[in-house]
Amino acid sequence: MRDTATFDLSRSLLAWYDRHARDLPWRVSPADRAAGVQPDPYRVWLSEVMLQQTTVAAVRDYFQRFTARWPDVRALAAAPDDQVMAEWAGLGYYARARNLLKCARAVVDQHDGRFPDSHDALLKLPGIGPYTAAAIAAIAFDRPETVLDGNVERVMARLHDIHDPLPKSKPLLKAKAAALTPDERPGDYAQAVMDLGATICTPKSPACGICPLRDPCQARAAGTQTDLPRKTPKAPKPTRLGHVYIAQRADGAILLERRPEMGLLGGMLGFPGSEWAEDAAEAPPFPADWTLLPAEVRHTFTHFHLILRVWTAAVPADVDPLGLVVMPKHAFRPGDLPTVMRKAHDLWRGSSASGKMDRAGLS
DNA sequence: TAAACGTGGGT
DNA sequence: TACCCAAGTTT
Repeated sequence: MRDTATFDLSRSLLAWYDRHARDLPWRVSPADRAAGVQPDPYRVWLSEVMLQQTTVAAVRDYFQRFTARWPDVRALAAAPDDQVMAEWAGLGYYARARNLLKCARAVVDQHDGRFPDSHDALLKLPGIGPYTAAAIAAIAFDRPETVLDGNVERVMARLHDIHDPLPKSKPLLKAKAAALTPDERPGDYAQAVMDLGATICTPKSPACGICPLRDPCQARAAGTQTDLPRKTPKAPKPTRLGHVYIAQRADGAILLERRPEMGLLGGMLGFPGSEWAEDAAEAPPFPADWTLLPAEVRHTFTHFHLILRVWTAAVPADVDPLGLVVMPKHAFRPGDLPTVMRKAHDLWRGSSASGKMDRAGLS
């Protein structure tokens, strides 16, 4: 049962959101929503998947390119896999792109091209977990679902001065968040809590002085806000070594490899090479006059550091090794590669920003 | 349950 | 530099 204080708190947050909601490409403003504008579930879904563990700044351009190229779920469902993977290149967590296509096709094939409007039905779709199901149900369909992302966890931990570490405290934080979720304007409310966490109740130096929840905030009263939420420490990252092999044919074509669906960079194009291990052996994909570049690529993934040694070779125009993709010179765009592979390419070509240059159409 | 899964920006 | 963090999901 929502008491008066709870009601006031939700209302304060909504009032703050009405004044300070950020203007985001996928968002229907509170004013437009009040005027009856309904969000497009396709755009809500696409933005939420892109925003999983990814910043708004990184997502903006990708969202614009995706929606320009594939304006609705049917268009996306009909897109070739390699084009979608190439468009996702650089955004990371590539399982999201693979699941994005599976989900689009499931919506077309099983739901007549319309996203389901319930949390439970959304949860059954590929790439949609508890958070995203709640976010789509709330934001796109104005259902009173409770979103629990990193922002909401932080806001709730501080509001209630909860010191139990994540992820163990997640159920408690979810219960606290659910107790505040209003029946009115749940879509705006969900975005309001997340906006508060993203812009006011930030991890390092929260702007408590201008926070709409500063009075009821228990962590602020206790002075513990910057210590919360507590998290269980992470394991240190090991360093691994790898070799990649960049071959260019006399006709200009580059020899690439489509990585297997499962695992790191799954489904993405890359240069062929060795395993990435503590002491990986050289593994040229075919015999050639391989030359080792004098510098190395350093890259950090979620759970390990990588040092990549880059070998190059010029080969005859008729070389076409089994299992490799012959990418014609004019069709090859470094920006279609995952970032670690783009770094290897840039090291070879002596460039430093080919991905962004290509994507922005500046090169 | 815990590990795998990317990348870029902030501090 | 090194670590933290970001609108998490899958296995």
